[in-house]
Amino acid sequence: MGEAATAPHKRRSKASDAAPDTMGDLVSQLKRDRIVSAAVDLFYRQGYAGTTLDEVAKALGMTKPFIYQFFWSKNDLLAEICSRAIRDANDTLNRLLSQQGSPTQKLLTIVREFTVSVLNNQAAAIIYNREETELAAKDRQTILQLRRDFDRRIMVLLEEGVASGEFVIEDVRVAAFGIASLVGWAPQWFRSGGRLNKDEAAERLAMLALAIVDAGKPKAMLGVAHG
Amino acid sequence: MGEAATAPHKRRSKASDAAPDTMGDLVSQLKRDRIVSAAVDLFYRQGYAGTTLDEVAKALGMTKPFIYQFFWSKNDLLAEICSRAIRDANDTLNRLLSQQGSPTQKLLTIVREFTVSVLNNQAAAIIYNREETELAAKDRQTILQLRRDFDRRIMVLLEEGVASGEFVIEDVRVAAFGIASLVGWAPQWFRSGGRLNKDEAAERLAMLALAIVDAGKPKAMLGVAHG
DNA sequence: CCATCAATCTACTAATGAGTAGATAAATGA
DNA sequence: TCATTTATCTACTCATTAGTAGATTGATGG
Repeated sequence: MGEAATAPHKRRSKASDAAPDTMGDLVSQLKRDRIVSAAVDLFYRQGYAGTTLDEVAKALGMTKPFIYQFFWSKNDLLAEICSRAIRDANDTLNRLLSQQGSPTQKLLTIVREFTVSVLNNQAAAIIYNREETELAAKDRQTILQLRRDFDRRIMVLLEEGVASGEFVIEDVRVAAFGIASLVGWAPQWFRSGGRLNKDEAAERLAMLALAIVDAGKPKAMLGVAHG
Repeated sequence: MGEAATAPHKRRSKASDAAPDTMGDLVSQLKRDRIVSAAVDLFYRQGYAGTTLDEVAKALGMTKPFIYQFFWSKNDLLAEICSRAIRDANDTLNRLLSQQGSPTQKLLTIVREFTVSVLNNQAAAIIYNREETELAAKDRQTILQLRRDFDRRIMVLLEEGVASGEFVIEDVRVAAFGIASLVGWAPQWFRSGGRLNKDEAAERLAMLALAIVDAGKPKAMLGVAHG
């Protein structure tokens, strides 16, 4: 095996995520993006197995071999879709981790921004959840790891808040899963064009997360209803 | 096309869910159940598209035509799996709706029992979520309806609690989705044989649901940590 | 034992769709 | 205008697998 024998047809341009610096690379990148975008749309609506590469190509006004100029296989295309979404989530997480603030502030920020990130990649997120089993073990591991990281970081944050007295939590582990549920399930109910936009939805979920750690609504402690 | 032309091979026994009254029907039912059970296991691990009927048959020590004696098609088998899980959830919901009690009590019961129901059908629930697109439109509609019912009933319940002053909720709709998230996401993290059993997990989630409607932990209002 | 009927198996078909080889068109440059 | 290279298409192959026809086994009753 070693390195690849027959490249996506024949192409010596940069790999998927390398920054393009020549004109040709830019064009290639654009084409790749459009393929991915069409595939996301179709895989989302019809499922991975239920979509043929001929359909994807047709949606682009092209034919199948066009796709093979950019991807090794149908599976490679799926992996690209999933890993883009994951990369995005990963970036978001890294960015948020470097921030300062109280556990409450951090929790709010994480839930808000992660929800928006998930909703921005709604279709890809749903595709990933569905087609996880289709992915090669390596890709699966990477992604599973990210999810574990997320849960774990939330747990650490919750411990912190409990230690500082900001949070009151009976079962930190389940509370963390609960918060992850809010974010992870959001694509199931959120519809763009609905009552709430993404930021608003994220804000509401952040409030629910606060409730879960028993840190919100200090006024309620006095028995005074608000709203 | 009117009624079916070629029945599952040739068989005049009862349909899937009819109560069996003859010996033969009982045996048929048992065989059906074992096919479904093997299929759930394999579809869960490998996905629907990634599993051949030959594999399912092999898992039973049988061969493919055996399956066709009980199911019209691979798709029919998938529909049976999903609709069993849904029927179960439906029964649970109906049972719970007939109960009496305060909004708080009702909410607790619904979250507890629904979580257990979902966890009992964990594999099937995950299969359904994944393979929704593979199902015929009719089956999809039925199931979507059940999910909407669930959300809606939770919403009604929350309104009730707000009216009675038991709950303090800023956005009832999102609160309902949040509670549905807790239940719907449970299969993603719950592992049998882990720290918690199903009942315990359900209980913890019920507590989180209470927190979301701001009805739990009255002791915390005095600033006294418990546990 | 034999006849009958159902249950199950062996061995096919037919269709689908991923992936590719080689032809063709289009761009680039002299 | 032609030569060369790159991008895309046409038209295949090949593997897989849902679904089936017909043979075979095994049970049941005479």
